[in-house]
Amino acid sequence: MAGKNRLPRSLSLKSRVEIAGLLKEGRRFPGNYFTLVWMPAEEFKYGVFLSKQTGSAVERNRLKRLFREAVRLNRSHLDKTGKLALLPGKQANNKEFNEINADVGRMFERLNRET
RNA sequence: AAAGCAGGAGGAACAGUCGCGCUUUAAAUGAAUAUUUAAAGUGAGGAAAGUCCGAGCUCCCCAGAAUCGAGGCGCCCGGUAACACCGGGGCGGAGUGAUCCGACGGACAGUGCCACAGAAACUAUACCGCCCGCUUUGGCGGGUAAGGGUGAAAUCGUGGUGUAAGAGACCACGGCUGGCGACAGUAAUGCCGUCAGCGGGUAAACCCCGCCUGGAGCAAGGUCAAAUAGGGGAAGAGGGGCUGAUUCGUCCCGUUAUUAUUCCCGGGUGGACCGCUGGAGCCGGUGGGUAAUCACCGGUCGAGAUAAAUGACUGUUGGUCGCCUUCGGCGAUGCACAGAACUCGGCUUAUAAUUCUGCUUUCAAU
RNA sequence: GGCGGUAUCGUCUAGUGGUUAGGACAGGUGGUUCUCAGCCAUCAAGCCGGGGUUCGAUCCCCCGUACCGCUA
Repeated sequence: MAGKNRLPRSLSLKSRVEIAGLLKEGRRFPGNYFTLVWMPAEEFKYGVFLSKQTGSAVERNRLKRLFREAVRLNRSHLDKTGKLALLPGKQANNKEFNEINADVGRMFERLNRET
């Protein structure tokens, strides 16, 4: 169980080229609080991306942490491997963690069904 | 007690579980850089913010001495690595007061500007008025700047002498400016005496005087270096097939300044590493100083990310709000402003509850 | 992260300390027309916010806000 819920930094998307490709080519799934972009790949990789329009630095940091925590907890429910981008919208501001967590869980189940 | 002034503190705490970054150690894998796992340690602020000043550091021009230009600063003394910052003092202004505010050199170096109104806005002048003369009784000429009026600002104020009427024209008292001298003070300055004078304002208008400043910024700058394009230099006669295989043999292609091929130099994209955190550091004590702060002694190490680590959940306590209301209980709310990005010293701006110290005014009581 | 710049009616813009803050487009009203367009007349609407200097600030200075560039 210990190894199941880990989410080290090496799994986060870092390369500018990779990210641009994913956002351009990936399939989009709109959720309640965020948009999910999916592209099948050998290895699981994720990223949370926010623009300055979303809010102040504190709000952006908080959203990023909440979404990363949600990905960490729900990763075991995902059957497939691929690249994953989460684009939170303004409506996600000031939301409770369990609301975001539930939304991410729903989207992962939808991914399992539809791809 | 009420109202207020000044300076602070505070920036929820503890425990547990699951995670993330960094450091160290150990183990496994591996030729190695490393990767993975485990354990331990450690992990946002008083403003980390704005990027407004001052520095360190790096590169560039160059060798910062002077001049010119541009920009900044501007009462005095002290503090500091430095500052536009800080402390103390002076002067001016606001307030009953505690206290607060001040870009606070020069308008006699020169130039410009001062709308409207007003006679006149800066060197000349007179609208009403006052006085004298003349008069055709409508005014005209002259004198005057007291009074009225305009304006943000109008030639020092009051009283008198004087006069046709008046005026610093003269006198007394007072105010202001400048020079000189005495005293107090390191000084700014204050105060007294004396002499000269009393025609503005504006320098956050140009400017003058004194002082300071070379430019850019860690995405600075340096090291390594896949790939790709092209450049320079050197070597250079061979390369491929047939054969189990080397020599050999045979076939095809290329061949002497070239080309194929190889190597080196250079280049520097994706990327990696250094810069990268121990410093004008922090805490305590003693001493000097009104203070800012300095000296000495002792202790201490407290983030280092790079699509960028500090999060989630649970419980207890503390705030805050609401309800029941006697102690108290129940419920709600994760609870101000806000997130390190090379590092310091300041300034400015944003900040919820809560809370401490000193002082002022008014009222009341003793 | 660092370094610069801009802000004027709804939109695009003039405006070097005293302006009724000017113009164009858009908008409203009236007229012309059988009606619309066009034309004519006319109206409304603005200096990003807060301080300071000045008699007086869109303009000069300071602080903030928003937006836009440059830089590997």
